[in-house]
Amino acid sequence: MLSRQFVRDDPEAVRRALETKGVDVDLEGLLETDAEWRELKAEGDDLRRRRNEVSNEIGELKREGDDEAAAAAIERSGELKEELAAVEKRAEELEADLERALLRLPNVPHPEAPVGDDESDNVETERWGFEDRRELPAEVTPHYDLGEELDVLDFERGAKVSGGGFYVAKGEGARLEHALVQFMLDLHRTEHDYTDVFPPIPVNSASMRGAGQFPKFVEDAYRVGGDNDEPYDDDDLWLLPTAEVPVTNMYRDEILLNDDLPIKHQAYTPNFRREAGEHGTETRGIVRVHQFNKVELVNFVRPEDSYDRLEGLLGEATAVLERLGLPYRVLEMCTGDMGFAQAKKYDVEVWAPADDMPEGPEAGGRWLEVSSVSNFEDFQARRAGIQYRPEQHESAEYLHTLNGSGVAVPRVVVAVMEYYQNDDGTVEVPEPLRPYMGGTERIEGGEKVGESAVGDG
RNA sequence: GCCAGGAUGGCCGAAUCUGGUAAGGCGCACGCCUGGAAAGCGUGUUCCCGUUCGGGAUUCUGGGUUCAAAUCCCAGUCCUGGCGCCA
Repeated sequence: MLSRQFVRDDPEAVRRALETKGVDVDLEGLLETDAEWRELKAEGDDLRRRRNEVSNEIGELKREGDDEAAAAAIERSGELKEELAAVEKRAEELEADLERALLRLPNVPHPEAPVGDDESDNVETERWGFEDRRELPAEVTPHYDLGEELDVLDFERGAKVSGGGFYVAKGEGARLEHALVQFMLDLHRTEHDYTDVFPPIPVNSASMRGAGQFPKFVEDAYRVGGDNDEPYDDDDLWLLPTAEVPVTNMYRDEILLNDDLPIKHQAYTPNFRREAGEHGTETRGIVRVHQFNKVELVNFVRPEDSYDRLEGLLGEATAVLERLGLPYRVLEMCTGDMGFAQAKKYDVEVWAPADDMPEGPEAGGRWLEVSSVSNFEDFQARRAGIQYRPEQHESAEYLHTLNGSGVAVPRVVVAVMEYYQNDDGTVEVPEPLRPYMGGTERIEGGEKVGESAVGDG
């Protein structure tokens, strides 16, 4: 959320943000409402001052025993009370309107962020790991086919148990997921100075709003009880779409000490997304599913440090891929593609060599987004009321929040299964993951069970 | 889930029974004092609106009673203790 002060003082900046981010909000209406509210506020304050005066007078008169004068004063006070009620009722309505409108204003992009409409205007800033890449089989089998052949990914049973868009990882597939999670957590803890957090998976509406998910993205969330179309209260529960939501909200409505900062938390959780309207060949397999594991990095920093930290966070995300030896690229998001709450954002995309896509690299295959690294500046902090006190005698200020995936697990599984694929259809386990898989060096698959396996060539 | 107690500024803590300007202490900043410091003294230390200055709001949240609510009533949230249940 932007501050009222900021919107009032610099409507031009807000207008630019609306334009470059492609958001349609009635800014003029908001400014008018604010102006009207301020008038009413002054009027109400004045009435209240007069009422307070009368009230004090009554106290004095009563003490002096002048009941007659007191009765007269009580009557005057009653009149003021009625007037005041009318003015303040209107002011309250306006303030609620104002608050609602403010929640719909997007964050203002960083001045250096590339301006553009959609993903085609994003700017590639880095590409890693293509020069000395591994030799691949002549024909790389896509992970969804290989996963079924090896019986490490089971889509049919995932759909049976939970529905389309869910999968079951089995045997070495399941172990690979666990290994990746543990490997990432260890890396960030020991080398990037992160403190682990294991948060609740259901989060309340207030947390969803604090992280900037609501009210805009209600239809993407899984609601615990009730229908998404029904009205919701602050304490209604939703399955988290990213650990960013509970972790950012841990310090909601708190004032942190200057010495506490920076705070670096990492959290592994499953993530739940409805992915309404996302279908097609690009989503076969485990590239886009309703539940996936992710290690999320969340930072709380002093405002002056946030842009240095953004670069640091990007390095912490890409470190995962570099350790695993997986080629990737980094994109700087343009204004139209960076999202509602972000001021600046990078995407990290890993190379999955199997399915040739028009937008993929020259080497073939496609890019898969595994991390999105963002600086929210004070946008989330203001929504969620997270402040810090620079000096003990000074008033509290909103701090800056950042986060980045560190990283999303299933898409790394895709990259591993395709990039580390051998000619014989087995998969090489990247060196750093072996200790987490009991020394397993290669994924050779398991025996399928059940009658459906009997007739399977 | 039931019963009891509790929530007051950055922190601690009085006022609550008996409605009438929210004590005091700590921390921190600035000033005075000092050769310099400590101590001492003074001022400041939440948010909002309007220019200094002023005004308004603010005792967990939301309602109610009252001319007037930290104080009385109702509902809720969280914390503590006891009982019950339970992976």
